[in-house]
Amino acid sequence: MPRINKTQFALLGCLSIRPMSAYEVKKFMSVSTHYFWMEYEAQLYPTLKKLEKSHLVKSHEETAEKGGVRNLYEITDKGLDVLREWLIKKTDKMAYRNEFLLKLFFGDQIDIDTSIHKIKEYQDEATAQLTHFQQIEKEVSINKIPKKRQPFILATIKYGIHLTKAEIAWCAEMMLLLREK
Amino acid sequence: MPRINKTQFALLGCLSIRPMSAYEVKKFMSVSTHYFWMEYEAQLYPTLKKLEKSHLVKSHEETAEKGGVRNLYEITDKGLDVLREWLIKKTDKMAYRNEFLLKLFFGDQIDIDTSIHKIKEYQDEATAQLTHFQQIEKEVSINKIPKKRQPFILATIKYGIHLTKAEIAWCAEMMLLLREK
DNA sequence: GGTCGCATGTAAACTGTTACATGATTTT
DNA sequence: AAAATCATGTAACAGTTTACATGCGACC
Repeated sequence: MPRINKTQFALLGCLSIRPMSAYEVKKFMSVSTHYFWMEYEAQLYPTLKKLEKSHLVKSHEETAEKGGVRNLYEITDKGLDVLREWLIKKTDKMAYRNEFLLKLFFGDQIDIDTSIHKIKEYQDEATAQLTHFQQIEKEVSINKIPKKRQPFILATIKYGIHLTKAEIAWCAEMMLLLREK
Repeated sequence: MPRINKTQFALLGCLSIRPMSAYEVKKFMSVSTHYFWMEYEAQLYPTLKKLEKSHLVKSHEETAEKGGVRNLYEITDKGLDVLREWLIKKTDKMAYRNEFLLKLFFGDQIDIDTSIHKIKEYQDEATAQLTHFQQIEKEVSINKIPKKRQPFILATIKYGIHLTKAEIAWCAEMMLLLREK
């Protein structure tokens, strides 16, 4: 089984919301899907061209707000079909890698206070991120986001909140566990 | 800043526990670090050779239990230094990708009952995984694992337990949220 | 005049992943 | 005799990531 490229689906998904240029997709992702999905420009531009060749998107040039021209991409009916097919299909677990846990796993090689300190740092960062998520949650709940999309946006933010809270609690427990040694 | 290859550190870490062959490292990872770190054989063999060239590990041939010969790799003092340096260094957040969330984010493109059903499936899988983690937790608590390593092994398992419980709770909340629509 | 944001892209290097090849020994 | 396990590896490709090049218009 060959790997399938997910960048194309991420792109089709974004374009299903509204037509965007590559640059706009990048900006959109960096605010909306930043926590769970990011793409590099070096992937976006060629992938959009590939999608256009397969008639899943179409583009036309426009005069940009500033600067010269921009390529506005729009999803086609065929593109929507492909997107929906992917959305329905079962997602198989992606290989999850956590470098922080990998280091902790070999913690017997370093001073225990160093490990405890690293967990404290991790907890502080998680706490900051939680505050950030909760702020976004409030904004989404009162905003001008289309009602149809709102619960799905909220769901992804709530995922971040749940998981980050769990990380904070785990940090607290681990600091106790390592201290009592 | 160029990317640094983490496979080498994962390998050094494993070899800091005991000397192993590439094949053994692979097996060790698939039981011990499976949840948060995996490597492919096609990476392990060449990386071990690279590490040997840099004198971070050394190897000698042995007659294997079954089959012909095997290459047993051992970490050197220099290798331990490099490992510890990495262990102490601050870990910067790795790009986290969650395809399940990405699909959910575009949920307005498909039937809401399909989304709810997918969350239910996700919850069932998480529940099964939680049971699995809890079983391992019990085993680690009573086992013949060196006492020095035990809290670190436990920590990574407890991470899995905390995060998986959070996922299960999130699923329950999301099914309610989407149903009330 | 310099910096910032908009906008499009390429080159190069590296990593991750699948698939395959080979062969010995032990178990069924 | 076949299947499973031990064991080592390579080839080929797809995907990821960094770095760089270019140019316009607006703002300070």
